[in-house]
Amino acid sequence: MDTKTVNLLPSSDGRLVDAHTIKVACSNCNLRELCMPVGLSPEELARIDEVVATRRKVRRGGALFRNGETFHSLFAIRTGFFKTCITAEDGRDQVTGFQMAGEIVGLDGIVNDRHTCDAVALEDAEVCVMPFDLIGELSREINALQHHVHRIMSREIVREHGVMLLLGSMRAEERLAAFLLNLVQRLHARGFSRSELVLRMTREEIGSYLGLKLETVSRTFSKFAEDGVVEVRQRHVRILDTEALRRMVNQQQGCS
Amino acid sequence: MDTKTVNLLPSSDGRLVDAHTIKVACSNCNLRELCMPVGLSPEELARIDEVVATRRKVRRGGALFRNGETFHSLFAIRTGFFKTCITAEDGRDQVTGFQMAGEIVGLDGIVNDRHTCDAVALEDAEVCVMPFDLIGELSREINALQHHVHRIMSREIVREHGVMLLLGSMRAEERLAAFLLNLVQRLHARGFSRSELVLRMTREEIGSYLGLKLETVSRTFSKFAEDGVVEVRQRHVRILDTEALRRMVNQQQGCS
DNA sequence: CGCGGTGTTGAAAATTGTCAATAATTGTGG
DNA sequence: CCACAATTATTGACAATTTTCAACACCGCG
Repeated sequence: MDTKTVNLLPSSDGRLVDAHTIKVACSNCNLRELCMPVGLSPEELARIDEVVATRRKVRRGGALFRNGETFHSLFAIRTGFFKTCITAEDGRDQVTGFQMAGEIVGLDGIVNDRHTCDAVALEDAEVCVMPFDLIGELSREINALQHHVHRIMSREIVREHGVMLLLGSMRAEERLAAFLLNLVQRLHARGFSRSELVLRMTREEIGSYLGLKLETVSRTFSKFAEDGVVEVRQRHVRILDTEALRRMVNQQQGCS
Repeated sequence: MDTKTVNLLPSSDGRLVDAHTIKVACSNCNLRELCMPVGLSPEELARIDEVVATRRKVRRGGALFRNGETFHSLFAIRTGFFKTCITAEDGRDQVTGFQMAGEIVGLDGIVNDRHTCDAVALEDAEVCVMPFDLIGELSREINALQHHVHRIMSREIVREHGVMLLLGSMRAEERLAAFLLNLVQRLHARGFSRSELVLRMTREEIGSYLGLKLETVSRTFSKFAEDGVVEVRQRHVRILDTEALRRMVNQQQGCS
């Protein structure tokens, strides 16, 4: 995390910022449709540009924030791939999500002004730093922004409901199928293939997210490959039969 | 759900409301510390009283809202006990939470203006109806309210992270121990006993929440009782050894 | 008093986890 | 650029946990 090159400079509002952070503008960002509310006026967009003042780079393996750190900002991912994970007192930990470009991390920190999970980059990444007090100020003036913030948080709640369903009631094959479909769908929304993907995370991290041991994840991949549903070469996955995966997820199990 | 007695009347702002709804005031509500931000001025409190204009009663077994219904309001529980649950396409469903007095339900509906889960009363209940557009308006003017809304949503996200940890990495005994400790802690915060509680939900609902079958829940209760950790008579539970439960939750399993 | 919903318990089956060995891949330092 | 170490992934055999199926008990209520 080349700390030797870090160089603290006063920013426009007097705070010290890492010299690696870069002045940016949402108004011409190609991820705008993912991060921003739609239908903003040029003036509103310009004001939001002021909120998203800086970017920050995170090296693969590095943390954007860690459990216990004080919360200041939400982060919009520009490039790269993150996992968020919580750690119980006894040391076992749980991956609570994987985030990619256009997605927001840091919402967990709002409630107690302290982050309650780690956000770790699974590949070199860059994020837009959005100081939360500025978001608050601005969303008092821009209705669409206020609603957007609410929607982002609500979306995260709904996403987690889906994970609870997965963890609470699906078996290994269904979980992995749901996981792959979700990943490929989000990647496709970002212009990537509908059927091919490169996993940015290890089997162990997938397992942690899905509530399975890494061996079970590996075995399940192998089973999918045997069945001709996917082609797996390490982290490269090609989905050969999307419908089969869909059927697995919606599979009736028993008659409950 | 005695629909025959329902009687639509124009409310102060012209909307039609169920005659069962009652004009209320937060300013003198004894649950205020649970629902409301602290440190409000009398004027601010008065303004909030306008937002929380009505109450609604829900009979045991009745739904406060259902998946698919359009979202208008958040609800603060005044009395009673709810479960929220989502239903997958294939019919299996997952209890995503149990809510009691002072807690807020409906956050899932914000993102798409449509509820994505059911909120069902497990005992006769009464809720305060908080129209979300009014919350938005008012939180633009009252800083503390804006932050409060953000905190409520963030708290829900963090709570769900905890459930993910539970579902993803705990065994049956640990799950049930964590569940009991959580319930009794929340009840105690509301003035109830630290060691005695009455479960408002069936074994099946507990199981759905904890990702276990009802038989496993029942067996685990029996095991706790054998071990002298709790005393169980149907839905009446007395915790005899809180520390033992705590140790179960923090139990190191294996050496991962 | 009986009925439906709820809860308990047993035995067998299914799923997943554990442990261990090995292979493949990636990163690192010479 | 290669070789070695460390990490990651695969696979097998066996163990542990949970589910399934079934029988029965309990409780509240009409």
